[in-house]
Amino acid sequence: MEPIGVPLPTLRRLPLYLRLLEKKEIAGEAWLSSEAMARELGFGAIQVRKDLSAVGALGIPKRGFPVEETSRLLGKFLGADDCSETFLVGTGSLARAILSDEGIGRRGFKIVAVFEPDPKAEHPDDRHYQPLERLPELAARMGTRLAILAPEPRWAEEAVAAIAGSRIDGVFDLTGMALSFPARISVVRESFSAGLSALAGAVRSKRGPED
Amino acid sequence: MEPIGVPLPTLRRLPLYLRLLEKKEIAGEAWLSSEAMARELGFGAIQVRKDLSAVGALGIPKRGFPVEETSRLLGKFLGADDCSETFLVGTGSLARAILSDEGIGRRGFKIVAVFEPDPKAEHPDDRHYQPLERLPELAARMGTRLAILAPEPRWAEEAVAAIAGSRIDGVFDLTGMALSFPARISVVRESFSAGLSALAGAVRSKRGPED
DNA sequence: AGCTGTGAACTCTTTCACAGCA
DNA sequence: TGCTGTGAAAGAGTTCACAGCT
Repeated sequence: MEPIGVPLPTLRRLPLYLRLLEKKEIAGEAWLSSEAMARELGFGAIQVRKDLSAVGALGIPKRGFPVEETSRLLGKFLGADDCSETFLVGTGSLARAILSDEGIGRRGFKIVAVFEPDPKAEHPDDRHYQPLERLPELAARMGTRLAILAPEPRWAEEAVAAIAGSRIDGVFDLTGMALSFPARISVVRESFSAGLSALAGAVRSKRGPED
Repeated sequence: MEPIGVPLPTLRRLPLYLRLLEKKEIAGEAWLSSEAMARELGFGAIQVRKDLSAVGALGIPKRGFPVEETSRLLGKFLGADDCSETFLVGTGSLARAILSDEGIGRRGFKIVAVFEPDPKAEHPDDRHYQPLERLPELAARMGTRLAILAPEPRWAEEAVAAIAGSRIDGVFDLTGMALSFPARISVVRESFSAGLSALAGAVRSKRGPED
């Protein structure tokens, strides 16, 4: 029931339930059992029920979870909150991939400004980039608290400095670098190479210690 | 000492230690204490020691960890194994961001083939794309076991089918969609929107339940 | 003194077992 | 009978406390 105290691992799984529910909604299905979800996503049915109950989703015995209602509930939980406006730092290929990602908007997040740390960079397309040094000022004026960090590696430190000196208190760090943030800021780090390393490790241990 | 049985959370942190050690190596520093690493990365010193000891890194009291040696050890652990050749499925902006990511190569992974699921797609640049249906055959011939999934959303299901019918046994799924893989395959999922949701949750709980 | 290495305590997450509703 | 909801057990991962090396 409480949106507060949802375990972080659960939080990372919730978007997947939502995606699945949306798919079933489009397919016109009205009910979906935790077991069916578990089968499709590849984890346990009890875990699905625990995760859903953590956000207050309620199922009905013998039928399962109401697709439409649960989908709306999850969507509201994941998207609509005061954290949804975010900055993007960087204009390289990673940043462009983020800008063209459909999922971000669908989850209620909105990229409200893009910052280019390199003052000499060209601005080829029509999008308006902000210089990095305006970040603190704009964060204060717009009330923005989240930032996605995806600059060219050589500008990473400067980007961190700009963020550290602003009211931003949550950073999604996609650089894969070893950057130091003030303790005040929550950081979620993700990177292609780290993900691949984790995958290689998972494959190794799944095949079993021998082999 | 044992590369086997390294906890998954540890596995996800290891690339960061490596990055930090490489940075210090370039800066010419010979020793680095767990406390210094902890401060820079924003987590506890004991955790750093446990993580490093999980891969057999050895520190020396009063001095810390030998930067060069530890860096080499970690690099070897994270990169050099039989899983390092991977396929990439997709040619959109996300796929291009992956291809231009420097970290992947530095960690010992190599993208050995790129697959385009859409038979009607154009192949504008000089890179050679494979049609999706050749994936199983090429996987068998090249001995490839890992695949990165980053196709346009509407081709995701077909991509999964092609992978399921191949010898691939590890998938790094970047679609953010609710896809079903056979149990044989290890899956690591990551997506911009899921990461942002997790971040928003982390910020919320850090600020405390009240507020 | 300064910093590592590690068994033990603790906390968080997952899984189990079973009670209960439709 | 089929599937949910949940307290309790089990399993992971993290943190503590302290022994030990230099």
